[in-house]
Amino acid sequence: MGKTNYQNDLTFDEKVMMAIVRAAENFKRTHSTIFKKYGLSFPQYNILRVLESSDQGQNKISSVGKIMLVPGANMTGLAKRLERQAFILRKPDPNDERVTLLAITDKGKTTLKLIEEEKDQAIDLILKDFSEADKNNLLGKIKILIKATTALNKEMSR
Amino acid sequence: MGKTNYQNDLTFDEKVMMAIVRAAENFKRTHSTIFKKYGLSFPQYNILRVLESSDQGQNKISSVGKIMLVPGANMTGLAKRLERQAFILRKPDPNDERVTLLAITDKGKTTLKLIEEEKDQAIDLILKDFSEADKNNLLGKIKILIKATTALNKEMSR
DNA sequence: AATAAATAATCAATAAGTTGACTATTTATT
DNA sequence: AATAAATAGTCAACTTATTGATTATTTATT
Repeated sequence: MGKTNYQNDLTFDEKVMMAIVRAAENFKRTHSTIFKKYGLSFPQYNILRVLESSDQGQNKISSVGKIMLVPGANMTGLAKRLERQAFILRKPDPNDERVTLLAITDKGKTTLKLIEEEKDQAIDLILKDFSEADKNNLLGKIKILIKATTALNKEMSR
Repeated sequence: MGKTNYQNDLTFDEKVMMAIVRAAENFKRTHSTIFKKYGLSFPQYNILRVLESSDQGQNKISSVGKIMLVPGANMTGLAKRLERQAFILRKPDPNDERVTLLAITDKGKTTLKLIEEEKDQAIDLILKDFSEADKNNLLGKIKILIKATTALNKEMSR
């Protein structure tokens, strides 16, 4: 135990929220470590997952951003880096010249398959002490938090 | 409901973890919006909180990084920007010439006070549907996740 | 005392996230 | 048809995050 000369004086409610933040960041770190071995970052991996599950393996850059809650200006660079490594293709939408479509490549699909097992094992380890009921209960609580924070964020941006 | 042509096919366990990530990111956004009005980002605010709770309102840059799980290389820039805005001071440790001490200024303390109420109100709103028992239960579960992910991250970095 | 190892911090390079400004289309309104 | 408004994407500037290399100092080992 290193002496840090630090006295935690968060309120209890603050502790709950900060614990969630810490758990999320730890989890992202866990997954990032796995993804990095295959040349992908956490958000890059998630873009591939969205495209894989999209109709014909492709989707509008703005739709992907909406699903992932990533602002458009950020999507531009993410998509460019993914294309540079040939995980995706970028192509214009013939029906709407404003649109850029992103399409997952074979390399992208193969990489997702390679990652799958290791990623699922990590999640298993993380949740090994939770019963199905525990997880259902936890997910329910978290969903309430997502709803509340989403509403609050929308309100504050007005 | 915008049609996204996207079919969610996460496993249930993955859904639990991704929900936690989303809740955390929403919460960080909520707080960032508040902090920004006072010239602070989310990590900058947290550095001030750590210093405020530290002995004599000061601490080693590396200790603050350890508490916040921020790598040292990142702390350097964060501290410099906080100093530029006069929220903290940087000074050498006379006992160990390797060390840089960070100390919260009066401006820093005052700013924390100004933020406090608004921040607590936001947390109240977010957790308003949770009883004390709910929160205790949730915190307990999250702590298990923190423990599991911390252990896994340590193991993977070897 | 000299050397090796650990610790503290910084810098450089790259990726990611945010905001605001800007261009080019498409859709809605007059 | 002309104009206004909404949508899609990019760019620029700045902050944050991560990794690896480097320097300086302190502590441990021989």
